[in-house]
Amino acid sequence: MTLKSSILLIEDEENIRSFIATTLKNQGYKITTASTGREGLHLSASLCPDIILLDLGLPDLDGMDVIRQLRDWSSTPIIVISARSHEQEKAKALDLGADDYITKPFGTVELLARIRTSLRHSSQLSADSASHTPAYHHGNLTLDFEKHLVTLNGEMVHLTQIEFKLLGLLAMNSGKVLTYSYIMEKIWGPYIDNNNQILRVNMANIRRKIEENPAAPEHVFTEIGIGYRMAESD
Amino acid sequence: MTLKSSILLIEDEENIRSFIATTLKNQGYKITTASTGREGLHLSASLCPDIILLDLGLPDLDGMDVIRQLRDWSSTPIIVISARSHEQEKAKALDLGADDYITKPFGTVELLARIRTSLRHSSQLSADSASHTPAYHHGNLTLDFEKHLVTLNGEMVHLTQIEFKLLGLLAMNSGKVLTYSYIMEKIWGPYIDNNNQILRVNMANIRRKIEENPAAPEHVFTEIGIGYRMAESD
DNA sequence: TGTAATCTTTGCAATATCTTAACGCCGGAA
DNA sequence: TTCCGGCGTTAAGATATTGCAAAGATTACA
Repeated sequence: MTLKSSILLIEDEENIRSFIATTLKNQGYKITTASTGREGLHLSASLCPDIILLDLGLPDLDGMDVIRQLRDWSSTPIIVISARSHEQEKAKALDLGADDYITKPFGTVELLARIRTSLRHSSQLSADSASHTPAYHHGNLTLDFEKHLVTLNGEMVHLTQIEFKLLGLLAMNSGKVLTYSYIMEKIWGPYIDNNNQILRVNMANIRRKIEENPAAPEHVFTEIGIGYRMAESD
Repeated sequence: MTLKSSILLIEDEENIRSFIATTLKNQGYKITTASTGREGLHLSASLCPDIILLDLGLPDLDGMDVIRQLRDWSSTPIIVISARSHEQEKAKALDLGADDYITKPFGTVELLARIRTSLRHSSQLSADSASHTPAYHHGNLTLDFEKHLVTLNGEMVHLTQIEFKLLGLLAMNSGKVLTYSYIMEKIWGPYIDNNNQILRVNMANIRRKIEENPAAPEHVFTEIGIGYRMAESD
């Protein structure tokens, strides 16, 4: 990026406009400002900026309309600026085609980060590293995901389907607390009521099978009020 | 950070103003001064300083109003300067969004330390949004937000739900004073009465669990009349 | 269709946590 | 010095959460 990106700022409040303009100029961006929606739309067309910063609270046009009109013909990234008191606008603005959202008050660091992110947005693809875990070991307990097998002191332990799913979920996230609601959704799906009885019963059954003393578990711990945590695999 | 940070000093007393300005210039900071609240607000917008030092006793505007107006649109760190005779102002200023306070008379060492802390704190916000903070470390204490786990000398420490929330809140804002009222609202919600009894009890319980000597804490400090401050993560 | 295994629900006891209240300590002010 | 306000500490009752056994419902399979 040898040439600095150009930015169009559409903002009616004097203080904020000058604050942002100065910040961005100091960073070497080429910046143009507009204080009304109409002016902003006009400048968008004539300048073709690399990115548009848009305050939703404009005097002449509704910010949502500005987004809609821009999106009719342009796909320039739009970062919306809005007051904290209007949080619900966020979803609507994003639905209309805004790319990001920043809430007043904000710091320069945050603003710059949003701009950089939007500018390089296209390049990044999340590379999912699906390195799969073959087994869990802890003390006398072994869990083989592939073979669907659990052993205690070398001897096979029989778990029911749900019990294996549950223990497996915990083992795959060993060391981390999984909340009751997360576990419930993963095992019983999103439509189950949030009554944990069934989870507690299954855990009691699992503990009876894998813990020497279920009252003082060595493998699966309860985090009261939160969920369960399995000892980290070694 | 090759460029030195810029600081805006809003202070009406000539002597103090020149003293601070000289001190900071010698440290290589780029410093601008304002002698009234209005001038300060105006310069904040046009200069975009990295940090603002604000004396609460200004001739034209109430210091609290200055904070309030700045916080409408900016989250630049504000360090409040206050006279010892107005102790109760400090908590109010912090609640309105100031980041730290310093009491007159103060030494240059203390001032510089506060400035460095605030600068570090604001630059961490950017790191947070990109790569989230997984852990807090300080001495023998570790707090892993993702795993919901606290260790002391490598051994797991059991905290209750409220205790973890409270310690986590302080850890995420380590180095910064959090007022009692702020903490109360964050943990117990806005409808709790402003009786800090319950907060004190919880803090005592936490200290019993994580401090070698709860009477001389190493991790969480009391700022009498204001709130608590946790040692900065290293 | 019958049987055994599994899954889910129910009710209660055991335990952990939260909250309130009372008291002691310390440092600053009178 | 004594008084007083703010904070830390402890203990105990109230509340919430969890473990467990056992009964009922469902499923799988011969």
